[in-house]
Amino acid sequence: MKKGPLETLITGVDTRTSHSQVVDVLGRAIISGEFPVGTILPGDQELAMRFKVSRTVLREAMKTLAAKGLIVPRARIGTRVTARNQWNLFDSDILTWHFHNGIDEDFLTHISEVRMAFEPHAAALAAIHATEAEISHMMRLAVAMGDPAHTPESLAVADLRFHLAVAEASANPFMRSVGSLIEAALVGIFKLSSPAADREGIEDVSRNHIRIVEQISRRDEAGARAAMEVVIRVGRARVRVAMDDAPETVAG
Amino acid sequence: MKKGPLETLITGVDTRTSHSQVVDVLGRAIISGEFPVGTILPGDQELAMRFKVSRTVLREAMKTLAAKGLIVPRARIGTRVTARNQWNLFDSDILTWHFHNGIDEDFLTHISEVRMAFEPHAAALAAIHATEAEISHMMRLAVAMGDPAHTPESLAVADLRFHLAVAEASANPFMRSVGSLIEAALVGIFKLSSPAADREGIEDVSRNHIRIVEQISRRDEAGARAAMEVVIRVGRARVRVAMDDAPETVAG
DNA sequence: ACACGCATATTGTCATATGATATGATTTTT
DNA sequence: AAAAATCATATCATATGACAATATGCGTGT
Repeated sequence: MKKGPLETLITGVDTRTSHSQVVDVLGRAIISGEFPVGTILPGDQELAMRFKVSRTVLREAMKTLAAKGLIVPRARIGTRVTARNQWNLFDSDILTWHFHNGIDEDFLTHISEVRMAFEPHAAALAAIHATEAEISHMMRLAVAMGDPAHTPESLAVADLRFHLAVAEASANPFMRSVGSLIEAALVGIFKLSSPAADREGIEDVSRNHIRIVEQISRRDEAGARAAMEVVIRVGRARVRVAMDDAPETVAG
Repeated sequence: MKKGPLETLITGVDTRTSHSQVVDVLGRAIISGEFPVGTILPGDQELAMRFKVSRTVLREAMKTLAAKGLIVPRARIGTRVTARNQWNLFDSDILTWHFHNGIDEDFLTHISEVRMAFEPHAAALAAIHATEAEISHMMRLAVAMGDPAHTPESLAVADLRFHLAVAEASANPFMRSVGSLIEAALVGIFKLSSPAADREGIEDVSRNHIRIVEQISRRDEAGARAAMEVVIRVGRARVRVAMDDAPETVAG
């Protein structure tokens, strides 16, 4: 599978080094349940042999996965796959690996719920804290989303940029950390169906985003919150429709 | 500084292995700005010498930090400290390291904002999805918070357990991932001032939490959301008061 | 001035050996 | 016979030394 720019942007995985390759394969295997939760995975030596890398590289890969909360090593016992609720779901690698198994409607719904909790709040904070420069920047991004020449991919990128700008303008560093989540949601939605399919869709999306900036510019917290809620609701609705049309999972 | 049970529970740091010690020291050094953002840190060999560990251990520690987004290694260039907005702030280690520098009011405020965005939503979801067993469990935890024998520390633990239970009952795995954030907030508040100081405070806290469970039990989404908002607001207010009383930062 | 290539420094990878630790079987003690 | 202590063993943890890959920047030649 060839990687497009968006996917490269989103995964950001350096596939050059053998370290990151091992991390990638192992991570996906764990997320997919190939190594089920609670089980002990094979010992260092066997895995090193299986991946055709040295034990050093294998162990560094394990440390990477352990840092993300996927596994816990214990001497003499082995390395155990931890319970799902200990995984750091806000880690962008973990999110990416989730989508490599295929798009799961439940998962997208959960992400939408989180966005619904987060982003309206971020918009409200932006209405308080955004500088004039940030506001005009956001406005430019929102307007740029209306370019009828957008491909589905370029639109997804523009969409992402806008939401990250809002998070930035909220002046709360945690909001910005949710960026990886937004990316995951957008790439998920993008793969299912894009509003760039028809010109009307593009105009709609752009208009809705511009409204957010307008409310922020008016320093209207409640208005900004409401405008952001609309945008997320629309995205979620598009997921629902797409899943109903094509209920079979789409390969990642 | 001797570690109490709460701190041990929260940090969860295994200080036994030299690997985790290096991770800990290096992580704190980066967070505190001892190695400023954008700078290159010393090479493998020098750091290995400085920490008196082998290059193997040092490199595994680096991979751990890299997995959390703190650093990015590049061949021939060195290992660079990444921009703050690339750090995964939802990682419990990173949160812990933040507090080791001393309690920063801004930081606690930001966390409160995130909780305000998240937990009311989680409570609303719990009102939809919680099983009867989960509801009675939450109720037991809320009632247990009213025990007048609570020390500040045991109260903080009980508080934490309750909020995690709500997150669990929301049936959204992302909500549960915010647990580390809640922990950080509670330990921060706990260090500043505890409602366990007076019996009236304990009763208040317990009553407010019981109200959340009541709303969830009635399947009242809006009510659950509102009740949770009250609890978080109270916690935030306590931080504000404590900071005003003792504006100097408290050593972590 | 420009392009090319090489020296160099740093991370990346490898192979092997030894230490630490927890499990389960075995032996000793009561 | 039961309980406690001991030992063998498997696994992760750490150490060491070497080589490979890579990117920078200088220097050389055109």
